[in-house]
Amino acid sequence: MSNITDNAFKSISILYRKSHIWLNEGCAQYALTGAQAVVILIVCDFEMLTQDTITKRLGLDKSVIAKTVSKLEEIGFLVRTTNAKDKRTYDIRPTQKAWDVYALVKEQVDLCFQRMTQPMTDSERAEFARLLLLAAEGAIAADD
Amino acid sequence: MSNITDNAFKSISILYRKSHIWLNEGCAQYALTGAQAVVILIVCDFEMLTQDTITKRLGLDKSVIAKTVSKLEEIGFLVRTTNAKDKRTYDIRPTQKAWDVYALVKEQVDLCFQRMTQPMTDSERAEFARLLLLAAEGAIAADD
DNA sequence: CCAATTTAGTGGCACTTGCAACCAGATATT
DNA sequence: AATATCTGGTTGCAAGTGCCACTAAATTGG
Repeated sequence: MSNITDNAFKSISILYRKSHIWLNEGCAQYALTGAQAVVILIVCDFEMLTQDTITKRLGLDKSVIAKTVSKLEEIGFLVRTTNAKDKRTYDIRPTQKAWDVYALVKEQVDLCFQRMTQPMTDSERAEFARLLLLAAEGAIAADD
Repeated sequence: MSNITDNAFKSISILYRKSHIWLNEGCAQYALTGAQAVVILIVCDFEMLTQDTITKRLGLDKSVIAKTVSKLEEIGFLVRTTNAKDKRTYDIRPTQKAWDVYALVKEQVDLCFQRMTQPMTDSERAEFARLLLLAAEGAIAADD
């Protein structure tokens, strides 16, 4: 009964949901949802990319990114222009409005991670971050 | 740019979503969704509990549990009886049908964790599980 | 004992996500 | 060059979740 992996699985769910609640709260002051905030971060980090790149980086379904990106364009955080070389794809770039919130949003994400790992020592936190990255890369690679 | 905590946050999201996709796939053969499977596990572990206990254990909103539990009752995995001492609450107990899938479902959850931590050594996996538990307990305690 | 507060559970709405079907443009095969 | 296949993106639908407002029962304070 109640073995370790069972609980580890539940823990991932709990951490995901709680951290997203916190991020939503933290981003509400910028009129952004957590899901939108994450996309803004990645678009600012790359400065110019396609929806497909975002999809692969975040491990989300392409339809989800399509919806979030068009919403963010609508509310003025991104611009999409048809790529000249491949007319199927968009070049997505941040607007000034995105750059204005970039650092603030990143801070909210960091705060969520601090809060999530609040019972940990600094070295545990670092190890936790390392293992999370390792697992996530594996999970993305796993489904080809 | 692209700092560690930022990526750790994204990693949690990726792991959550991928693991739930895997669990859904693994539980489909028992005509259960991943969300239902997790509730069956906890109800079998406790043998008898209230919706409120499930809510607290899983860190989910009480309305979510209400919906999942009534669905599971409808399809015959649980029974709810009004508690004699406190007429607001239900006593929730697993049926034979739940016990029949219990071990199989637990195995699916374990498989998901193995798959999720596939790039890790055994000691990394154990440490990862420990840190996940620690963080999740903190996250549940954090919002009082 | 009665009023106020707390607690367990429900129902409605909105957001996020995944999946499947689809379309249009690009690439490969012949 | 024509056809087939692949790829990036869109749309509609369904499930999971969170929040809010609500009800009914229990508990607390006068």
